[in-house]
Amino acid sequence: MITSPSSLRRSERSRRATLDAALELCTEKGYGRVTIEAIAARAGVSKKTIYRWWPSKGAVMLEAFTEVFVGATPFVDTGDIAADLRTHINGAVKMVSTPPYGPAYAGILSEMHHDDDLARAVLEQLVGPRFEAAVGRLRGAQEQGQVPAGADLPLAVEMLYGPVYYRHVLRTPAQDEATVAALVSHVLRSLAGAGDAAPAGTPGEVPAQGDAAARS
Amino acid sequence: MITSPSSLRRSERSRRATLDAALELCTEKGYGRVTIEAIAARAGVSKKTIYRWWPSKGAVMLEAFTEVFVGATPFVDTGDIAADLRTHINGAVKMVSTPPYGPAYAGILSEMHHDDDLARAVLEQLVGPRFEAAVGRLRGAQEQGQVPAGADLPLAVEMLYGPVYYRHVLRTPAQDEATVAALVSHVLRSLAGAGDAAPAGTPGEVPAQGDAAARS
Amino acid sequence: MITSPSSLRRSERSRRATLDAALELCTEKGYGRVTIEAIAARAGVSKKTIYRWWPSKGAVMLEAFTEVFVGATPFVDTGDIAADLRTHINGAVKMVSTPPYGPAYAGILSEMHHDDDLARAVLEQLVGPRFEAAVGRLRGAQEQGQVPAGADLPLAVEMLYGPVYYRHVLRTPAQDEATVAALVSHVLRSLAGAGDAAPAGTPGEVPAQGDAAARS
Amino acid sequence: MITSPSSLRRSERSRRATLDAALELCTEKGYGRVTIEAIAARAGVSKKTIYRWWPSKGAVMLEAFTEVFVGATPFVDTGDIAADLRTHINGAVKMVSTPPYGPAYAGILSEMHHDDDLARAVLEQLVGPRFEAAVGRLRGAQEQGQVPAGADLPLAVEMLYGPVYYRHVLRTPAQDEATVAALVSHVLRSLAGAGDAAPAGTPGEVPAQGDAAARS
DNA sequence: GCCTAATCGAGACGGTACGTCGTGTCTTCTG
DNA sequence: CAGAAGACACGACGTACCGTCTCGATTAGGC
Repeated sequence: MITSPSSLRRSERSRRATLDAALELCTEKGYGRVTIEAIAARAGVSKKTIYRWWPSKGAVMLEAFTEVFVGATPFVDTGDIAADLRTHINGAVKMVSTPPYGPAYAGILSEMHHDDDLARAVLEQLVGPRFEAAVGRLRGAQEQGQVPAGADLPLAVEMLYGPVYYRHVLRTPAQDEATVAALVSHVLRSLAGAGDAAPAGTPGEVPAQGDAAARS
Repeated sequence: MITSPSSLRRSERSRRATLDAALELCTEKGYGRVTIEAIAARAGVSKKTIYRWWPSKGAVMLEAFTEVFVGATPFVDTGDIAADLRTHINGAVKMVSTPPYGPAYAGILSEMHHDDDLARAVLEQLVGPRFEAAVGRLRGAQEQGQVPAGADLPLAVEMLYGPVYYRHVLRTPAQDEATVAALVSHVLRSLAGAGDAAPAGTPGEVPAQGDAAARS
Repeated sequence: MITSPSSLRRSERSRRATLDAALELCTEKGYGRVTIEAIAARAGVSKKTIYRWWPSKGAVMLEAFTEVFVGATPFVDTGDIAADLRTHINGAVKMVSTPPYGPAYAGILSEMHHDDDLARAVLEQLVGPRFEAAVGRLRGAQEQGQVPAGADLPLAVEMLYGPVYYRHVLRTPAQDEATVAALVSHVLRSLAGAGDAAPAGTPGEVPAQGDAAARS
Repeated sequence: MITSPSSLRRSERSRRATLDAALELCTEKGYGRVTIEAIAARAGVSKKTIYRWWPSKGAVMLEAFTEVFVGATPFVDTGDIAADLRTHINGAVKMVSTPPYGPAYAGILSEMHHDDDLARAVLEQLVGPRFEAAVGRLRGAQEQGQVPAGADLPLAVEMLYGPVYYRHVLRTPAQDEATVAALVSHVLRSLAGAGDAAPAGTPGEVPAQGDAAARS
């Protein structure tokens, strides 16, 4: 992941033990009480080894989290955009409300605020690709006529993910499936007369790169 | 705020100096590098005094943040629901993208994940009241016929706030006014045929208290 | 004792409660864990009141200790110098090996090293008078012919008290009665040919005021 | 000394800097104002390192003191027991009346009263060996006929050291050489008819191990 | 199948901050 | 108006991790 010196001689055993120990400790004591010291002790690995391959605790956690997350929230195309969005959002919600992954992601989000490298890694490796994938799925639906032509797709994706993050960071109970269904249908409905607010032709850009350009 | 022993003998001078020092240090060094030690030194206050009145750094920050925040995001009723929502959300966005308040809130959200008391305090003192206020304003609009009768108001509020939190926690650039306008109009439009997903009569409950009850 | 502002309005109740609490705490937790805070709490007395009447913890302890000590080691004259010395030293040994008085005195000796006022008080109120009394008793014996004329009486007193202090400060078991008896008889015997080392006429001075003057 | 985990990887540089800083600070500010915090700062050593190798401030001081003390009070055998005892006692007196060693030892004696580990260390490492050495030297003199056969040697050593400790703990001026000479000659003379109080054959036991056994 | 260099475990090190405790001063309220 | 109650600034405590740094002892490739 963010590991700098890629080496053939690296011990896979140490890598695994470190990632496993990190998640175990996260389950047992909560993200805040996980320390590099504790991970090293639990994994039977030297602190130096951890620092050699990861720049911070957050980076260890991100690698451990990503390994699992990518498989847990697949993007399928069954032809029914509403169903596919529900499936995807439900996957994300479930992931984020299951220990140790929920607390782990919460911790990662925490550390992004004072760790620029971690922030970049999260956006590039985790959030960016999935955001684009979601926009891509919506564009496919657009081509099939399930979504109006001029719809602001990035905004739609933010309206879908937004409430999930909202509840997660505020430690409010995660959405149940009915709520996710309501959310998806509201978002799709909101795109109906989208031509008014966002004239046709706005691209499905990642919002991080600026909004003004995407609108008039 | 979360101050435990409310006392008449408390020194207002110490309280002010502490809160001011906390925000100053947050501006100068970033939330992560603010310590109780540093706040005490800067404020000319003893650590013991800080610990006497606040349980943690997060609690100090929350009090300092809340003091300013409540004044910065007023809820007015001009009769135009779209305009009022834009005003409110713009206020929140601006607050959250202005140092030291943005970093301070990010830090508070961080600490909520491993500090149950702080989490409770944030919800009770900050998020809860404003969420209810937003729902209340929407209900007013509902009575004036600007919003359909059966609309799921709490869901609407989450769709408004969600994207703001999404960008904030992911350190993505905050919304500009055009984006906020688009967001508000999408959300209002999504409520149009709301009768489908959320049958009439659902109350404007805070989602933290459960979704299932609010839906069939 | 070292109490500065002598006042008629002083509360005897507070004085008693303070001294009693000090000795109680000394028994229960040991001198080192006795604090002004704890004394105040135990005695139901305000810290300010303690600081008003005593300059330090050691001063409180000294007053409490002295109250008891003076009555416990009387100086009698039965006509038999050896028996009287044994009685006196045995009294001191017993006092110093009985809680809370032994630990209390040890603590007082400790604090003398960094508290000049306390050191002065101990010498003037406790040690000086008893040292002089011991020299006086020996001088009486000298006049009765039980001790040689030219004997160095202050030195003899130091040789008597010295081993008691030695064991006390080193926390070695206190002397039993047989050892005290041996000590006394050795010291008296050592005075026999005293004229050799210390020519006649050496006065019974407190050694604190200098040795050279007392010898040629 | 009392250093717990003996390690080959220990930094001698840190050890030296710590001991030196401790004595320097003792000279400059007095034992009572020396803190682990200050020693660490002065020595350029972390507090953790100090706590790793010594259990307390007293232990640091004891090691620093002992290093110097053993060299400063050698036990020689010139064949003249009186001269040798004078040499030894004079060395101890001088050591104990010279900053920073006098105050350091006073402080150590202080802390022995509430620190059992330190008390044990002082007896085992400092007092015990030197006490035995003194008894040994006297036994040598006994074999040469300079001291009577049945003399109570441990008692004699206590009568020698006792007055030194007495003056030291009471902060009374230390003995000058004439007084030491008088003391030595008195003690030797007191052993003359020793057969009375301590019948022949009593061994030269360290008094800490019990008195009654050494006498009838 | 050696050899040699990277990698490993272990853990000492200089630091920074933690949260607690005691000090001695002070202010406020009560009997 | 002395005294209890206790807030206050200060400073040290002993602990926990940080990230860096030696140390031998494996443990692979490349020869």
